[in-house]
Amino acid sequence: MTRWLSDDERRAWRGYLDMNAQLSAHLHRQLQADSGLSLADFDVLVQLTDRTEPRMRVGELADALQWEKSRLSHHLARMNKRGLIAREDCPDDARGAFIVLTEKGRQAIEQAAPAHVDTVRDLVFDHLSAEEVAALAAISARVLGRLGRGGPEPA
Amino acid sequence: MTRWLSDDERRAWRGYLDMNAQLSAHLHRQLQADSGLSLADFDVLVQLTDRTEPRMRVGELADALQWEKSRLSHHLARMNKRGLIAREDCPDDARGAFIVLTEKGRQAIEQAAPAHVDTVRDLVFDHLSAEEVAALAAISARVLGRLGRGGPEPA
DNA sequence: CCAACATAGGTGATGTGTCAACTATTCCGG
DNA sequence: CCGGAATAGTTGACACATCACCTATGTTGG
Repeated sequence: MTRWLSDDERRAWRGYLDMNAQLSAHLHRQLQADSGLSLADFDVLVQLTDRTEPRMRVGELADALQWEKSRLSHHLARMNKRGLIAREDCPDDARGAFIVLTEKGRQAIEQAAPAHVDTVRDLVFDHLSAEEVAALAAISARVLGRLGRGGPEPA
Repeated sequence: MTRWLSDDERRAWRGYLDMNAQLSAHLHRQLQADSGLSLADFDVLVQLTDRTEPRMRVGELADALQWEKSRLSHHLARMNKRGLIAREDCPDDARGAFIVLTEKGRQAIEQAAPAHVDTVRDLVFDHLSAEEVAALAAISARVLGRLGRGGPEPA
């Protein structure tokens, strides 16, 4: 027996889906227009920047991003072709590879980040109360917790 | 001068992005495994079902979904090939086309919907308080309001 | 009537995400 | 030290989204 959603839940769900679609589209266009980077590029570059170590193993990057390795592999190939990152052989493990930020990649992320953050503020946080920000964090944590535990919830 | 996000905001933003990524991936896999439909298929079929009129103009569908017409056109071509929808000529306007739900499409959506709703409940709403649901709706409305102002305004 | 324009919708190229299968290496028990 | 299992990462096929452009038709002012 399936329970349908209540009116409030349906409203919240539709709102969430719509916000998602429009927000990510908007952020992607802004970033692309402003810096030529995609949101995916941005996330990869942030990971590579947020470390003292300049090199990062592909698997480590995949874990940090929570991306499937296949997705990352494809994406790194594209970023490599555009000169945003480069590959280095891994001496300890001949199967592995290091990914390094190129100068061009560093410039791209440094140029892109401020406007991106401004856009996020402008579209989201400038319009939310502290309570709403807390609620968003709480909701995310709750749902992510549920997603983390595999399988359906035992009654 | 760019202000960076506060700790709380950063936490909320990361949570939101992670929740999004994982939630949509999970919902997509569930729907796909359970019924062979994608989330996009599902949304299209819902629009076609939620009407008394069995036929719908392509543009009308695009408006309802808030999809770009090109996206819809491509997607309808795929759904048509799989027999989920069909096209009909529009007598009033030879440029236009009607989209109709096929029997196969109707069966697919009717079979898919209950499990999908159950999954949404199980992953999201079973874990949120009434206040959190209200907050989610409020946040979405606020952000969508901001996104709405500034877009292509129908003069 | 007709030329300019607007509208409905489709097309092809490109970038992105997923799945399944693959290659090359490393690890590990006997 | 060797053969099978695990691991690192890649590849190819396909679904999807966007962009820029295209076709065909409708609309409208002169």
